[in-house]
Amino acid sequence: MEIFSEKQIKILEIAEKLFSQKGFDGTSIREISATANVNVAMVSYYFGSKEKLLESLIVYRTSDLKNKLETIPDENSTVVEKIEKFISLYIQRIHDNIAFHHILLFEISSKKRAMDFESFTKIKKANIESLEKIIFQGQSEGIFKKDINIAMIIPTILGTYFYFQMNKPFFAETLNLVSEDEHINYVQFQLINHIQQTIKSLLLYAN
Amino acid sequence: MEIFSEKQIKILEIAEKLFSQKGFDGTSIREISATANVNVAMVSYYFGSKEKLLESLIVYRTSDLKNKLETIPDENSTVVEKIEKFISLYIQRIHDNIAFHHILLFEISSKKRAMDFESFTKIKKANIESLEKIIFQGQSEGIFKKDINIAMIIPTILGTYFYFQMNKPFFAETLNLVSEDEHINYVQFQLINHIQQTIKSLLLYAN
DNA sequence: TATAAATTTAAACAAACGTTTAGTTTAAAC
DNA sequence: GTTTAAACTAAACGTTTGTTTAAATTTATA
Repeated sequence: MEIFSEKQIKILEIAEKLFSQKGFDGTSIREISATANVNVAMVSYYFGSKEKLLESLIVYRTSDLKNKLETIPDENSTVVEKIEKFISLYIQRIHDNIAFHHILLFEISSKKRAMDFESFTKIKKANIESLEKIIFQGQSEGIFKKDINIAMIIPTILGTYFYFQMNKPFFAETLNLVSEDEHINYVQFQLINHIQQTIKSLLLYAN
Repeated sequence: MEIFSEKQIKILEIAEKLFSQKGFDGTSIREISATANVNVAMVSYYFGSKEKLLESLIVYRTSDLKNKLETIPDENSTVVEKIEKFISLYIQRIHDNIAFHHILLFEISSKKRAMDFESFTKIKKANIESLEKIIFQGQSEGIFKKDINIAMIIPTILGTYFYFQMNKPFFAETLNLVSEDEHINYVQFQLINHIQQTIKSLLLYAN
């Protein structure tokens, strides 16, 4: 059963792009409808209101995420490989939905609207547990250090990535990333690798 | 010579708080003026427009930052101590101006307005150079590793901090940080320490 | 004290906002 | 082919927006 029709999805994805670029309050329904080539009234007709459009976007994207969860921990590989895979998968998954996560990050830190992020918090907590499992395994194997602030590892992983993304123009200049492709490549090969190295250094006894 | 009068500073600081909490587009001039107990017309009278108010805020806060720059590198201490001090000072400085930096981060990543961040980019580059100096010294002393992505160290330092800040409600729940004081204490003692440990692990050969 | 300048006010402005309405077109059901 | 519901449109709605105006008040100057 599909929840949203083609036209609704069109509106949702245009809205996502514009909300991400200009913020929720910086984007008007008229701009969304004009870009999506639909009548202004269609947004209210389909979603009820602008705020409910945002809520629908969260529903739309969260149902996406749920399916891809929990694929890492029970594999036949070393803890170090598991950590590496966790990081690359996690970052890649967010990178594929960067516009949505950009909106989310703003809304979570905003006091303008009281949105419901519970479905999203659940996913986040499941991911943290998934990571903790790996770390506990590494610790019990005597490979990982034990005086680690585990709660702050996700902030370091995602924070590094988001800071890079949010300062895109700055790093594009500093690192000479001219095209969008070069930017994507940098994330894929340099940034993910840096984060993996960072977390491994933090966890491993010697390196 | 003071650039801004008392009343102007009152407006600027109220605007900073509201912009940080609700975003620039989510905050109206009427809300700013009401909170600051001044007439709506005063914002236009003093600053010209809402957008120029934001520009004035950048000027106001940037002149603040300039004075506190470059105090770390040429001290009589070890490179490890220098790194530690750099991180704690850098984070603390941003933490003392978190509202402003929150606005800045949003504006930099936004395509709504074309603001001038040159004065701010200069400060950022100076800080990066300051950090690079320390790292180069550590490398030439044979203490620091040489296969490090230096450009991504600032993203890890600031990214970790900002991610923590932007997900304040989440971590308040997870870490049982009930009061504002507990939150500040966590930053001061746990978070800064985690970032120091992370960067030291990344740089040092053994730990 | 008189005059000029700066500050502050309430009211009004046009433009843009989210939303609703009333009517039309399209598609499905019988 | 008629009926009914859904999809869609253009226009209008009342509010809120940033900004301006013109008059009043305060402060500074001579």
